[in-house]
Amino acid sequence: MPETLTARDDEALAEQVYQLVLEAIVAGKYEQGARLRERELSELYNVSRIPVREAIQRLEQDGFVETFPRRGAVVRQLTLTDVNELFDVRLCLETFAARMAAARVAAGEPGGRLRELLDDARQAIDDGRSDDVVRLSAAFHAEIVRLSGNRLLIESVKPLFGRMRWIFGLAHNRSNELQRDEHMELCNAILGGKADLAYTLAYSHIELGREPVLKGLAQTLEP
Amino acid sequence: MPETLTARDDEALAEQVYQLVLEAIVAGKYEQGARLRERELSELYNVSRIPVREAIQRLEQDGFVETFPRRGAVVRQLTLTDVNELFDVRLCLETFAARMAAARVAAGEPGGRLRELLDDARQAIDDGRSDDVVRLSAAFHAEIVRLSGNRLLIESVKPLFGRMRWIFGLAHNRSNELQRDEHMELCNAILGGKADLAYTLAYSHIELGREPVLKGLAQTLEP
DNA sequence: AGTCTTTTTTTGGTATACAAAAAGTTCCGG
DNA sequence: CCGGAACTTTTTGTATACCAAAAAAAGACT
Repeated sequence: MPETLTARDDEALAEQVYQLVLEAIVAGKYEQGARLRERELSELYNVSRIPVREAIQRLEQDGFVETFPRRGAVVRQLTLTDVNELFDVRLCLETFAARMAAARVAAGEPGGRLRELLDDARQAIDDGRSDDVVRLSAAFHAEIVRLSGNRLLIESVKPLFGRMRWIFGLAHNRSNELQRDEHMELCNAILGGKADLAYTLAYSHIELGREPVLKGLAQTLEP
Repeated sequence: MPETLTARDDEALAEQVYQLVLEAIVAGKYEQGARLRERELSELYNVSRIPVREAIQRLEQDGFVETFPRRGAVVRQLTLTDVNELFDVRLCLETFAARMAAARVAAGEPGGRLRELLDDARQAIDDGRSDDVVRLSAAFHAEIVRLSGNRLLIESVKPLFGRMRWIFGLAHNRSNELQRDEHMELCNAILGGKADLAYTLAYSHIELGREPVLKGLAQTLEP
């Protein structure tokens, strides 16, 4: 479908290929252990093999594909273990981010786009734009990490967010309303500079998301 | 010095180049913002530019170099902020790993090479093999993460360990004896299946390492 | 000296080629 | 009919040569 031949734009070709393949994977167009052949992709997107190789390398590091020496890359298949691992690591990093973000706000740092994202989400929910709701929810979480001010943390979390998008694409989530309420509380804690509260709220918010996603994925996987 | 021309061994060339350049960076042979030119490296190691590019890409993702579009890669310079960020993220992930490792041991999982690494460290300290001491200390921390059983966590921590090696190379650490004592206690907690104790011990052990490293790096950086 | 212009380097990318390892296929014998 | 052995085709990993365009460096000119 997106047999776009990419010309020289403003971004590196490898980046564009990465985005396109990622989009295809997240959209479920490569299901199960499909092979990603370099020549295939380079012909599909009208680029040479080099950008394709770099894109695949990045896809591997971000956990979307698995490569085997001399056998190339295959699309990973998400397991329940993957989801559990992801939620565990998120619990580590995002709760810390929330605490740090609150502490920094308490120390006078600006609160970023947190409130704004929440307002946008309100609109998106009311308008029924469910894609935007998902996107804004992810952006909210990302913004908290950004507000932590820890660049290494931001780096470390980036691949997790990629995986989250994938997972949430496959396994649907619980009520947008409920989630937004939790986001709202968390936002208030952070902007109020209440570090411990922010930590606790982030923890329960993330943990509450685990079961529904596991159930959703189990359904998508089993039958 | 390592003007080795790499032939086809068992590992991919890109991997070898990555290791060689990383080694050079960690050893301080590229200090400050030195540029890494593709052609330069490909001639130095007698490989084509392709493996060099992939190696540089990985070096960037692991935080050793920074690349700018159309200007290539330069070796990053470590700042005190980098060190603080690293310790913060380590506190997140490694304490969690310690807790999980202990919980898994309590649930009957094997204790891995933890004790063995500790014994080796004892020997290395007694023999005054300080390089080995550092290596074994890193291996101990890595083993704990491995014992957590969370593959995503293992993946997420990998780049941190790379940075740690770099930092510990520049800024020397506190007494090996003290550190080994702490490792011993932590090891006992994990192998004893005491999750909360393992968490606490891991926390204080990591935190105790922060100040000395900061001081050491400040000295290396200032004059 | 300080800016404008020209040259040189260097990156990002293309195309093509090739050895070697997988994967696939055919053929063969039990 | 089925399991392997031998052959063929793909595909990866790498090399080489080349190009456009952006940076960096070097001149040139007030």
